[in-house]
Amino acid sequence: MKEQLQQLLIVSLEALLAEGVIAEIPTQIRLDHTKDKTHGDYATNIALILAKQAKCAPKVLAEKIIAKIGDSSLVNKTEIAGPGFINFFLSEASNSAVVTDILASAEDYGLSNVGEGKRVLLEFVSANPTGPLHVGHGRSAAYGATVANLMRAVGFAVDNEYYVNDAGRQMDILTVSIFLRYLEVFGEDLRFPDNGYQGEYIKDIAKSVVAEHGERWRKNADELFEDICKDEAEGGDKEAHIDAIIKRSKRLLGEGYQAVFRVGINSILGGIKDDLAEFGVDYQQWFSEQSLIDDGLAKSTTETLQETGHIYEKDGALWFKTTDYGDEKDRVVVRENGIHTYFASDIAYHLEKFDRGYDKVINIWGADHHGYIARVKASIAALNHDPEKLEILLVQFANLYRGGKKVQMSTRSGSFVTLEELRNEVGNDAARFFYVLRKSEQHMDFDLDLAKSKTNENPVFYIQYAHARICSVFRQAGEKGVTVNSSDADLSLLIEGSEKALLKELNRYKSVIESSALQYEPHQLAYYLRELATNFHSYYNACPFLVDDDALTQARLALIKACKQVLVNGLSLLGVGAPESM
RNA sequence: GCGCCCAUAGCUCAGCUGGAUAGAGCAACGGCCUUCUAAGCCGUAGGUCAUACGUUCGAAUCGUAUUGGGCGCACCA
Repeated sequence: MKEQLQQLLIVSLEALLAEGVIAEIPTQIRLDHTKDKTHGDYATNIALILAKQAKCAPKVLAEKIIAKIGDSSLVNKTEIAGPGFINFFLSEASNSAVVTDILASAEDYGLSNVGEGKRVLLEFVSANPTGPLHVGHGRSAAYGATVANLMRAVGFAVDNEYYVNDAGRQMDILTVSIFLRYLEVFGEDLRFPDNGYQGEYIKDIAKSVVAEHGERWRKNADELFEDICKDEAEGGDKEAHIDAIIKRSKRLLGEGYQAVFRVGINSILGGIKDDLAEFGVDYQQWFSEQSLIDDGLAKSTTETLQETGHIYEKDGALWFKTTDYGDEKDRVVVRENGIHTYFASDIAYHLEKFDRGYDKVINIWGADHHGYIARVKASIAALNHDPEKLEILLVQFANLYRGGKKVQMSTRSGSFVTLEELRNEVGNDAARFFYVLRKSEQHMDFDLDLAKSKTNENPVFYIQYAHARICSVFRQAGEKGVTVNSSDADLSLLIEGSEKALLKELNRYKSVIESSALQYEPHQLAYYLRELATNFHSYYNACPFLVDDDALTQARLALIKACKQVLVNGLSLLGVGAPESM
């Protein structure tokens, strides 16, 4: 519809161009759905834009444009309004045609190919496998999964990927934390390090180690802690303390160290995978950081940077000169102790991503990582790739509110609300919807009470209720013996104000999908669905659907059937269910 | 101190990349169920778009400054 109108405009502008009235035709002609129905169905500001170069008043130019458009079966009426907007009033037939389109395409309605099959790598969540996902990760998960759905809907070939940080010191700390809890199971008396992972889940994993390996790796705590330097709370250095325990544990355990680590990583990563799967968040790839080291890619990437002169040595460490590419300061890639930093493997990871031949690489990060963008882009440029191909989307934190009060959370003490707890408390549908209801770069307050409420005003249920109501109408129709025959419905009978409003809303769906997808803004779709539901509920209250006049009944049923289809399609992109009864 | 993000109704937020009288949802107030689910609908009230300049036909939107909040500035990840 919009495309056809745009075409009419272009033809008109080309004629004016030939006459020399205007100098050129803009590449983009804005044609908007109007907010106010007195402004017609679509409006364009083209005359305002071109007025200056045409050297005439916007209103005069608008008249010339309209004159060249002439008659079309699409348009009932055009008018010039305000400073020079051109408003289009569509004919009834062109407005109701959307119902036929929707019913014909069914679950495929809204799909398009603006993405032209371009391959996109979308990396999101990628939380360290040191514990369960918490509510902050939940927002990234819901956002990423929805962006992926939207991009697929408009024709991109998207791969979802989770980068697993299964290498490095954090993994050692995890292993040792489990090992110490394991020893405690056997009654070993020890002091748990300040810097260890304090959460209860570590104790559960320790029990799994017992279940799997029995007493095989039991060691004497006194032997383990003998001559170990003091921990922070005892006046020492917590980092040195836990490093010493790591070293000692490796020596005492030998191959057992790997065994404990395996149980830990499998348990935690398995938990994360289950959690995300239950949340409706699917991944095509789980990319292991350790694999970059095992394949030698981390090392060879650093060597490449060294050969090309991007790396220098200072204070015994290797520094990457990221300032050459606009970073604030240079960054260490290999530490004085010979161990590479997280950044080093991240460079290799991004190089590997580019080598896989994607047209677009997108990372979704927590907003606290924004300072990291410059150095990653620098490394891409230094390795002769185009940093513009990497897009980084930032997701702000979510604060939880319960009973009007902020829920305090701290990762350190292990007192955080997990994603699983949130899902169990409010349900997957409400969680998915609430997470994407806010623009991702906005801080968001997640009201647990509102998300849970099934009796109060809750946007998720409001939309689902619209769907359930439609389903109920069709059940009633069946009971009354009405044979639904939507393909033959006479849509010209839809002339009530609430019907026109609903038709207009349905006409918006395609552009909402496209806009949400291209701008990575799922909230646009969430808002749209609520507005669509509002239009339906108004219609429901204004007009009975099952009336004595069969032709009118068929027309109205066709309309709400189309509405139901769009609700289902939209909710499904958000990962939210559409229950048939509530 | 430097950098990034943010500031819109009492609360939570939209505002389609500069357009028409700034919109929703909660909360408040007043109506609507013998009729397809009242988890709904209709109406009323609520605003100096943080502040001040600037850019132009036109600014919540763009620029500069100020104020107030969040985050980041490791040989951690």
